[in-house]
Amino acid sequence: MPDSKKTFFITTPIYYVNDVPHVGHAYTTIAADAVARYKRLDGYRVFFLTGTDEHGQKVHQAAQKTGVGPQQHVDALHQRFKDLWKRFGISNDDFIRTTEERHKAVVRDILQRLYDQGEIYKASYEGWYCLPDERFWTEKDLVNGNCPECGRAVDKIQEHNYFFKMGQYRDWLSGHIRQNENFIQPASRRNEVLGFLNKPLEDLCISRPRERLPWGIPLPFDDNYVTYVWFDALINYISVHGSLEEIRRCGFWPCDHHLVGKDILTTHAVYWSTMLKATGLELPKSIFAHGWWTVNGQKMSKSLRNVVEPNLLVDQFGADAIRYFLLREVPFGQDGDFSREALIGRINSDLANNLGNLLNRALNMLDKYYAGVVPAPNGQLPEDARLLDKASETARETHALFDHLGFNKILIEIWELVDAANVYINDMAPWNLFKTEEGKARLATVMYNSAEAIRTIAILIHPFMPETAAKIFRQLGIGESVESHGLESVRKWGGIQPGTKTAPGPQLFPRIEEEQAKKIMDTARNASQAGTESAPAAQKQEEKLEQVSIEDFFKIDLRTGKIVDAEKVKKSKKLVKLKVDIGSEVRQVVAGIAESYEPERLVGRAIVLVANLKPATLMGIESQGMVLAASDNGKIVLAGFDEEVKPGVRVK
RNA sequence: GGCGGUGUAGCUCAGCUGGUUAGAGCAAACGGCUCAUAUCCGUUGUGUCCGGGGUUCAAGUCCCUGCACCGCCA
Repeated sequence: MPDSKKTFFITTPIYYVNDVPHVGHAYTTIAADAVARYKRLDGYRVFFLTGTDEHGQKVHQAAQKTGVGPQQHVDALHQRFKDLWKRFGISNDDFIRTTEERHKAVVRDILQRLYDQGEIYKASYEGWYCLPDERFWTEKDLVNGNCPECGRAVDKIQEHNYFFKMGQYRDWLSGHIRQNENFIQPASRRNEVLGFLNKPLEDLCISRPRERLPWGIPLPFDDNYVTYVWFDALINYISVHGSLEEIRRCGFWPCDHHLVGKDILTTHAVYWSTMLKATGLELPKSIFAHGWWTVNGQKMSKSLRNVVEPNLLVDQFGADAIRYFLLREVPFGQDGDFSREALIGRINSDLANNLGNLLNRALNMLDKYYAGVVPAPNGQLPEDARLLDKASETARETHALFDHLGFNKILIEIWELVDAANVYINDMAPWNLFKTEEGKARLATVMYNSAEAIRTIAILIHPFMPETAAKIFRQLGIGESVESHGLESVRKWGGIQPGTKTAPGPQLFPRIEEEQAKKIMDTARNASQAGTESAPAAQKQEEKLEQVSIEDFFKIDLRTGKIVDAEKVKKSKKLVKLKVDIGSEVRQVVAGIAESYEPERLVGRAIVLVANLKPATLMGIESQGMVLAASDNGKIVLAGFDEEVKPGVRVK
């Protein structure tokens, strides 16, 4: 049972609002989510934090270009991350933004304290300044003596700035890393940081003159400067808990895991550690630097037009398949290659063939032999014990692996249990047992064990595929949530109650056949072309329409609906024929969304229907309404709801 | 240039402190079952373990060296 004393704190980096969310952001966040969910299953009080980094030069410039204030700009942009996390089923407990007052207050407090303690001093700094770019460069940055970014001439200017006495902590930090095996992970990165600390460590410039960069947190002791973004941003990990006193009391510091990309390891391992040391706070227990994703073997970049857009991935494959793939394909900490081919391979073999089919065959036999009611087991044979042992072994071994964030190994372990369940059914051959009287006595045990194995698997995969785990519970007919069963219930056999009435549903993961795979690739290619050609899409002018009165608006009858059937319209690239349940009736609707949605994915989905639109005939098929969706550069995203709503409800 | 890492079946990779016939998944071939989504189960490989040298009774596993690729720093 939950022990309220056990606490667990895990973070992702706060993402820079000016970046478009890509698969790399999703990777870190999904990994953190998996750990958070697992710890909750295990009875921990969990605090899972993500957020956005909203200060700095680029934000300021981007805001200027769009002609809005920086605050307005980040208010709009941070939402992209929030929305994406919702789509991926991310269970973060808070979302921090560096422009929030609660954050700025702690940054100011820390700066003032360090200043008072003499940890911060003012010094002059000489460097090369590119006026048009408004950027400072060091001597070594320059290319042929010119700005490395624009190639124009630079001026040597002297500037006064504030510095944090980071250098003095070098030996201490190096010692701390040496003494704490798990502080920097994986080991290869740990060595790199130690190597970095072998050389002299310089003090850290933590300010920017306001005249050069007005968008930041003003230094509390000198209003002419704002805080350097990294010094500002890192503090999010504690400012979320409140004042320094509250941070010490809250039970969530020190942090258990900071997950970061390998590109920002030094800032975390060195800047953040010394900042905490100077502030008098404990260091995090672990900073884990994970690897990067290439795409079809190439580095992901805007110019190559191969940036993987996570929203499109969710449209095409569903959140759980992506979550599974990212954490299964590659050991956390190593680089991996993303390709839709590999993803489809995983979906078809691991998810569809092994897991999906396991549920399917078991439910089918329960239906056939027991009218869908889980029978009571009687007795246990050695071959049953083998399955039971495998289940408890899986629970035990995956538990140990979570401490080291060995996601791919955990999933391999769980899939050994999936295989074991398939082998069990195969060897026990219920279809033969059903034929004889003595066989039938045995059949009950076999079917019970099969159902229980699947229940166990559902709980174990919940951290990785929460939606799928819930679906399995629902289809097994278990009324309670996966979370309420918890990890405790997989440590002993027998969590599913005899008498449970199953509720078979659609396939968990339909196989993606070749023809369909081809379409998925084409759509992805088109989307990435379109996406980059109009790179500043976010700033594109919205077409303005005339104002309408509320009466005009109410003339439109918008209704919630549920898609009960979907098939592609032959000879059409864009059209899908839908059957939409709107409560009172089922409408046939033709929608132009086929390029962004596979028909199989649409069934069961909640939508908004314009219910009183005059019927029209498209490609010879009558369409009785219109489905609401956003269309952005050819990418279509259906409107939906935060929570489940029954069909036929008026939307306004 | 300095430090570190990697190189094992067609592909992706496991192989801890050296020990007998070098493994897994995917792909391929064959066989079995029929509850299931042409699914599931079983069987099958010709691998110069990057090249060369060395230590050892014994090396994919340790040492030296060469080559290729990668990371961090400069």
